[in-house]
Amino acid sequence: MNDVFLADCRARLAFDLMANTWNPVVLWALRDGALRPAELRRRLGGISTKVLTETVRRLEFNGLVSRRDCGRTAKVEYSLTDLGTSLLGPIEAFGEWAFRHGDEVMAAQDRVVGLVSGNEG
Amino acid sequence: MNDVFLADCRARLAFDLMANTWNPVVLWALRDGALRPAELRRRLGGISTKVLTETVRRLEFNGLVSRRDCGRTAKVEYSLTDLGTSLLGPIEAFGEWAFRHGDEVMAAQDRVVGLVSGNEG
DNA sequence: CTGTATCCTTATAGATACTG
DNA sequence: CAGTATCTATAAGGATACAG
Repeated sequence: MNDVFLADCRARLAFDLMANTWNPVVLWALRDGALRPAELRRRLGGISTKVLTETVRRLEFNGLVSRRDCGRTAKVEYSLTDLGTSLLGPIEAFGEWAFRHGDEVMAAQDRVVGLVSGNEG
Repeated sequence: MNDVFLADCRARLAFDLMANTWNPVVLWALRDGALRPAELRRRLGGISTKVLTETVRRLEFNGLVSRRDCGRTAKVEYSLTDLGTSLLGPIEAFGEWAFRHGDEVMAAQDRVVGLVSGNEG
C-alpha cells in the first residue's frame, strides 16, 4: 500500500464512488434495509426525483445497490447489495471524522473569511 | 450516529471534502511530509498546474493543507496540517476497500455492458 | 407514486500559452 | 519552477412540468 493511492491506481475506483453529492448519503440511508423511492427521498432531504433516479442508477451500475420491481404498478424498492454493504464501514469512518473534526474545518473557513474582512479595517 | 449522515448534517462536510477528483489523492500524496509543487505533480500523474493550484487552494481553505513560501523566488512547499493528517485514516479505509472489492465493482460494470451486448444476439 | 423530459446554472477538469 | 489567464468540454445538480 504505497503508490496504491496515486492517480491511475485502484483507489481511484473507490474515490470516484464518493466523488459526488449523493452517493455516500444514499448508501447510508439504505443501511437498515430496502426503501421505496418516496421514503428514500424523504430521508435524504432536498433531492429531486430526477437526481435520485440518476444516483441510484449510478449505484446500481457499480453493483452497490439493487433495484427490485415488485409488480406491474409503481412499486419499487432499493436496497444495498453485499458489495454496497461492504462500503458502509469506510463511509462511517468519514462520518465519525466529521463528528470529531467538523468544527475545525468550519473554523478554518471562517479564519480565511476573517482575514479578508479583517484586512479592510 | 443515526441521522448524522443525512443531507443537511455534519457528515456532508466530510463528504464534500471527498467529492472531487483530486482532494483525496493530494492528501494521500502528502502523507509522508511536505512536497514542492513539481514533485507533487509528478506523483499525481496527469494533473495540470492550474488544477493542482485550484486543488491545494481548496484544501488550504478547508484547513487540511498548509502552504509555506520559503524565500522570495519560486520555492514553495505544501504539507498536511494536523487536521489534514487526521483525514488519512478514513481515506485509507477507502483505499483498502478498493483493494479488496475493486474487482467486484468492475465485474458489476462489465455485467451491465454484457447484458446490453448480450441482448443483441 | 415512479420515472422521464426539458431547461438552466455552476463546478470540475483539461489543454495551452504566458508571466514573474 | 510556481502560478495565472483563457478557452473549452462535460457532468452534476436543481427546478419544473409531464407521463405511465
